[in-house]
Amino acid sequence: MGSDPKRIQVLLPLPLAGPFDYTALPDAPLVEGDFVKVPLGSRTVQGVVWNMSPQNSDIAADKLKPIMGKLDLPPLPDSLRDFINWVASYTLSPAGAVLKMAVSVPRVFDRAKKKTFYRLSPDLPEKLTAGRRAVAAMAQEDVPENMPLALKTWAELAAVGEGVVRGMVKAGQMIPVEVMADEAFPEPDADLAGPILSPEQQKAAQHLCQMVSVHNFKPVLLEGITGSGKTEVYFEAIAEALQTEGGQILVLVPEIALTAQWLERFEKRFGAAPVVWHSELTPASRRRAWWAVVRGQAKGRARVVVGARSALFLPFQDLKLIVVDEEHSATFKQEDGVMYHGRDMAVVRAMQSDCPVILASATPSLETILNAESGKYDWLYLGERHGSAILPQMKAIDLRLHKLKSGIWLSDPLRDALVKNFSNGEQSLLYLNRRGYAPLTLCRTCGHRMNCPHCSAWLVEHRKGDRLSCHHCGFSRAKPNSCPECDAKDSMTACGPGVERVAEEIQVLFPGARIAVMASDEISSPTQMREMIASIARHEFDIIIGTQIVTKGYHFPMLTLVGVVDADLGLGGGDPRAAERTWQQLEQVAGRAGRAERAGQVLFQTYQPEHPVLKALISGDGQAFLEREAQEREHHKLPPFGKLAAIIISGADYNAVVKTARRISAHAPKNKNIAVLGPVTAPMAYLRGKHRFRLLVKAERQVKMQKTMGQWLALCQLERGVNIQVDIDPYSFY
DNA sequence: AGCACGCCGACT
DNA sequence: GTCGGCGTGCTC
Repeated sequence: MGSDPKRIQVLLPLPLAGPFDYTALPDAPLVEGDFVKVPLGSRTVQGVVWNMSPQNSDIAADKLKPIMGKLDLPPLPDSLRDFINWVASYTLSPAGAVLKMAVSVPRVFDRAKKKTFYRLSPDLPEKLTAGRRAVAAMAQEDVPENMPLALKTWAELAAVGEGVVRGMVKAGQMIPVEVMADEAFPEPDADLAGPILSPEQQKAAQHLCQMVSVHNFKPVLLEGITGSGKTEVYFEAIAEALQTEGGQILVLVPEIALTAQWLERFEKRFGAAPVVWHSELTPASRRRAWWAVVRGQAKGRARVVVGARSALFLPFQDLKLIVVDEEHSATFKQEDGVMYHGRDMAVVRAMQSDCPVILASATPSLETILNAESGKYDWLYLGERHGSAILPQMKAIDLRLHKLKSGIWLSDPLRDALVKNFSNGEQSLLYLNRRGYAPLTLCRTCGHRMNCPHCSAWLVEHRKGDRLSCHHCGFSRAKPNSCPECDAKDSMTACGPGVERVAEEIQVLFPGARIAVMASDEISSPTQMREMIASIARHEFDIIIGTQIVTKGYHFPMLTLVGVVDADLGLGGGDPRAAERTWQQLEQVAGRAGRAERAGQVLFQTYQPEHPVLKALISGDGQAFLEREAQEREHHKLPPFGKLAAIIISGADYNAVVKTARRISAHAPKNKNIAVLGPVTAPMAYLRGKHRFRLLVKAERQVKMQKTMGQWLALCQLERGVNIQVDIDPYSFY
């Protein structure tokens, strides 16, 4: 036996099958999780030590290259490495692709610019000048833990000139320390007085605090109707978790760009802002946040992080609590790259961190409700509306009886209600989940429809710049004057309404009204959102027309009428989950209406008032609706009563895609517990220049989906240029 | 993912 | 003859 150099496995943030083997660094000892630089082909890449003692590796020893060096970063915590492995095997993605989400922080490997800070020397001479004594006293009494500070800071604190401190440095009385320039985030203060909670809230808060202090894994559904004060309740759990030294709390929200109100409430409660994490942070603030989260010592560590689903992959050292706010939201499902559901992965992360996870929503997802009913999750319910006790009055407007004139999107009853509300000086909201002016442009002469050249989707007209844009790939072109197909002049017509078009109609109907359009096209930053919300709260607008961004947990204190322009939108397609989704969305919109002194009114324009979703909304019996949905799913053995996965086959060459799809289908496991449906064209049959086909895999609950599919797909040869992607628990299923 | 390598057409 | 287009395949 020769004494081979030590073999170490390094995971690279690339979509490669697994970790790569390297030989150890001769001198510097490494630990698992260490960041290292390694050669890969002709380049050097950064990776993470994944396995210090690999058991079986079929890579020949003479192929191994040596690790080039260790980066000056704290190692990736074990819990995060476990989580990455788990997510990779669950989603059937290469671990490197998952690692990439955890370390694809631009410039995270760069250290912040180093600055020289100073701290007091332990041995000082007996005699010091008055100025130097002031500095020494400050260091010994008021600055915690011998913390190094900038020269300027010392001078300011001790109220002496900078020269005094400089003199001390020269005399060896202050010792220079190289410190990263990034400032620590201010620490939230759990001891600030919280709001006064109702008995109902208090009971729920106590339950949550108890769970946090026990510090075991346990999911809990915190269900509370709009306005019942869920946030205040879980803030108490956060306060409890903050009591532990260095303990960290993660709050997942569907869209961080839209949480301005939430941030304000947090700051009011805890006296400091949380650390915010989302994909649009500048590289510098990402690095600062990432570092604050990973900090090994409890001091200076980020305590509360609020972020989008990618925050799950932050290197927490000591998670004490995870909160998933608006847990029903579709935004938690990542639909490209590594396909995962943020809510479900949050539960796994909590399990691996042995901490509780709170799933909060006014309209919980069916999955979560079923888990709560079966006792797998604890279930807390808040049924009292804070402030205004009166629930809004809900009514359907049957558009078959109240026909719309062409080019008009508001029926007489809805218009009358708006007129009445406006003349009473009250505020109204019109909800239409459609951005832009019109979802379709067609030629009146030949019927040609304006499609996206890269996707099977219509181009949406936007009034800004008179353009047609694709909402799937970002393609955009000027609105043509003549038909690109038949050349007819002035023949292009806008079909159907978007929020901009409804705004136009309102403008004509209410020339004196102050109108606001709320859509992601207008509002993209928390600041803009905050301004808009504040402006609406000050009643600077009479009528607000909004897409689904108005459903994201905002409170409009002046609002008394909500009109849903098209309640049927989203009910088509035959996707069973579409009904649930529509119900959640409309229930959330409806919850915006009403305030203390005046009950709200909600009107749904619909062609199918007898649809279960509409009936559930109007009767207020969401319970019955969800039960029906659950039965439906059980009958069809859909999740959570059975397992489901989708395989998306995509590529630029149509024939190659079809051929591959057929081949995969032909190799399907012959097992009576597994049914393979398809291939059929995917919901987006053509997307970003790629044709897409889909297979659905339906299996009994006991089937090991990942193992089965992994083995199956490994046997399938892909045509050139064809990609396959597995979506475990796809969000929409036909 | 990114980079080299290679095989083809266009140009000084 | 060389420059450069990007299709293919490999990286421990």
